[in-house]
Amino acid sequence: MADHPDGPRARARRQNLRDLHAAALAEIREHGAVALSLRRVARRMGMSPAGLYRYVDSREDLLTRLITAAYDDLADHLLVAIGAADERSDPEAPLPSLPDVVGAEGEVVDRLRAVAMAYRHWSVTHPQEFALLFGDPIPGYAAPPDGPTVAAMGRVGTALGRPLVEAWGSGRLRLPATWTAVASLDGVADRIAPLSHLDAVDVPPEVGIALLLAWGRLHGQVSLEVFGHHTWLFPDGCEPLYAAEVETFIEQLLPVP
Amino acid sequence: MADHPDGPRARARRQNLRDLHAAALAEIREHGAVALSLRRVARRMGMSPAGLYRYVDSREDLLTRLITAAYDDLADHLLVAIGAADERSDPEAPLPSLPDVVGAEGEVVDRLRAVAMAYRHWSVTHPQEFALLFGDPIPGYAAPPDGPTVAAMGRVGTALGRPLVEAWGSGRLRLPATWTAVASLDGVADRIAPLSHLDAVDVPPEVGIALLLAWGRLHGQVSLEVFGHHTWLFPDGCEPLYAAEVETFIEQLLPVP
DNA sequence: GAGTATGCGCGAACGGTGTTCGCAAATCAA
DNA sequence: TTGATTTGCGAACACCGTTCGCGCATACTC
Repeated sequence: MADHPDGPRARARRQNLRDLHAAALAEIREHGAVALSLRRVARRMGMSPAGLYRYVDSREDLLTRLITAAYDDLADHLLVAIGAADERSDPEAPLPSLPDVVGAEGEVVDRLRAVAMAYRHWSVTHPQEFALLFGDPIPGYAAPPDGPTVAAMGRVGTALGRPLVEAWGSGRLRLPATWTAVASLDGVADRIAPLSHLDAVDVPPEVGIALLLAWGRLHGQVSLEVFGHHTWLFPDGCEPLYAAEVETFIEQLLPVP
Repeated sequence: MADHPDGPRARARRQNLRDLHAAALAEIREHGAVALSLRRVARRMGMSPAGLYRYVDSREDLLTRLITAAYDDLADHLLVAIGAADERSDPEAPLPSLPDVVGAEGEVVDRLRAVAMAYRHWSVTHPQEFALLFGDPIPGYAAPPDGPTVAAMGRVGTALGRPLVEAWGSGRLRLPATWTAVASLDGVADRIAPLSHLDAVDVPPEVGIALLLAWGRLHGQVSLEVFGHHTWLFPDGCEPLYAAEVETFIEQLLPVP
């Protein structure tokens, strides 16, 4: 029989699981996700290695939980930058400190710029978590399509896409002909259906395509920077480079009215 | 004293090192780079684990060699796609089979499209090597700025940038104002100096900026695809999506004459 | 309250890993 | 042929993820 959900037993268990997550996150920030060691996590929280298995099925299971949490954290950052700090997965969590550049409340352009800058900001300030999300997939691990990680990643996509949906709603989104052409390819409209109710708004498939391409543009710059492929050129960070990309990106999608 | 460089001793050593590379590459293709095991490599080539250390300093050293080789292989693919099959790092190696789309010999636009498509083609056909190059960096490992890996990565950059340099040379490269603005920021021109003699041609810093941004655009789409973040949307590959991005990218940089 | 089932934490163990060390055989330079 | 050097290997060490079985504290049933 299961314990009473409010009994001291269940409460201790929840606390231990929180401690485990915190310890594992600290380990990842120190040694990287690929080097996560269950034994070190156990030592850090004063437990025996075997004891962890009362809370976690395996190392892979722990990583899956951390991936989900990281996705949620990233999505929260994006929502805060847009100005939709409510709607976060855990509204009780402390608000992240964002650089002054982001977090605007004016035009759609500002929100688009804000979410783009926030995507880089979270990534460069959480490089190990970024690697956990977007680096090598865990060797033989494939995210179950209906699993928690894809759902959490969906929240990131929704946050990223929100300014795009807003711009489309007000008729200010300019979509290149080549993109709409992709949306009308055989089967693409069907497969992209999950992106059709972005943000609880029905949206044509080419807006979903736009989201994917926009994501890729931001992601490419950030990925090269976080993984150190530009440090020899920009030892102090690639923010100017990234900002330039964001501006041309905005000019292309949102022509000045 | 060192052996005679042509004696049977040195010849056997070279052959063993080649075998080691081949075995390690096969292991990476089967199990992924993060799971590379020296003991498995040793078993595969019928050697004892300790014996490998006569040829390689450590697991990290072996990975560095494989990274360099993979960069070279990618650069070769790009050069072949552009049509500059000479100039490869090992002209004796067999030519890669490229899809019909790439490998054009007409306008600059064709070469730009070809190299862009080839970047994705190599990546999706060599996913584990792509992860080796662009996934999580080896924990605690930082590529020495004058090491072999950055030199090999420079070859990739040169190949990618060649159509851009060519377009700039013929005055057909249109650079957004925001990019040239980045190039004139404090210190950027200095830091980007290594990119100034791209392809043995002296080139203004904004062309180097253009190369970095172009690389990022291509890389983002490819990275999301190869690491499986789009499989739930495009289980058969994201080539149409990528092609659309490449076309808008070309339209932006090379306006029709 | 007594008896029992369940959850929890741990020590020990198994097979795997990267790496080091010392020894023996093979090969080279003289 | 002699002496120096290179090569390969077996054994060992410390670490890893994971499993098993044992006590023990808690929770539920009567």
